[in-house]
Amino acid sequence: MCLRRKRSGAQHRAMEIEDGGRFAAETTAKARALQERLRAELVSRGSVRAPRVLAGVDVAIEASGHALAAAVAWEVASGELRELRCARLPLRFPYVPGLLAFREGPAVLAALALLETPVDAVLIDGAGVAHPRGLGLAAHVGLCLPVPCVGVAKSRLCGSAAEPAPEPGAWTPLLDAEGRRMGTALRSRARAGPLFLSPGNRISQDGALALVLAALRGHRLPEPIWHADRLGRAAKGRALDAKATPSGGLASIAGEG
DNA sequence: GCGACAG
DNA sequence: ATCTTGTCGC
Repeated sequence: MCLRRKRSGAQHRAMEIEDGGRFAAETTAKARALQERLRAELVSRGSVRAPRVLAGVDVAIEASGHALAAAVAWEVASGELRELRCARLPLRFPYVPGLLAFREGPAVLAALALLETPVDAVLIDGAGVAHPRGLGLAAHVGLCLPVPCVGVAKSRLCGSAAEPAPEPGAWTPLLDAEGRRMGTALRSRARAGPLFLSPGNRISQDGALALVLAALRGHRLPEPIWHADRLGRAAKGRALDAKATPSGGLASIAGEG
């Protein structure tokens, strides 16, 4: 692969990202209350007609107590990476099921803000609206983005879904206690456990599923997230923007200092 | 009270 | 998520 690198001063950004204090909570009780309030801002409709470039984000946790978020811009037509970025932030919130956004959200936004490539939508490793209060990481982060966002989790946080058929592409609806659809259990790859995807913001259930299907390329995870996951591990514990190791495979690790 | 519980 | 060795399969 071949990557382009540039600038050292002010970072260009392909999209306006405003966290608006949406990730500031001192206690778990306040965090939950904030989620209840923010869920009203969600837009549950929309789709991406012909996605050209998609962003993928994943977060790795470092022993130093930092969150290392990796974001990539991936071109749908060619299946190639256009840009790779990493952001490292100190962790200031513990992992509590249902409150992941307060722990990883800031790092995710920081990494996305470093992308200079315009993207049509964002795929995030985590739950979207398939969450106890309807505001998983991808939905919460999605409130700060100008484009559609989808959450793709490797396991189920809540709700129930029938096991999808063995064939790749098979899916079943992920339902809440009242039988309303929250997301989709998707068999993205043969002999692999299903993915649990759900809309983040600015997209519908159908739109979210279509987007994920369009980003699958043989791996269990959609390609943008698969690459972000790999980049995160490669950069973990290392200086960002460091020169590549010949054997590492990556040309470099681009990110903020 | 007892389980379930993204990353 | 992270801690970790070998191992089965394409």
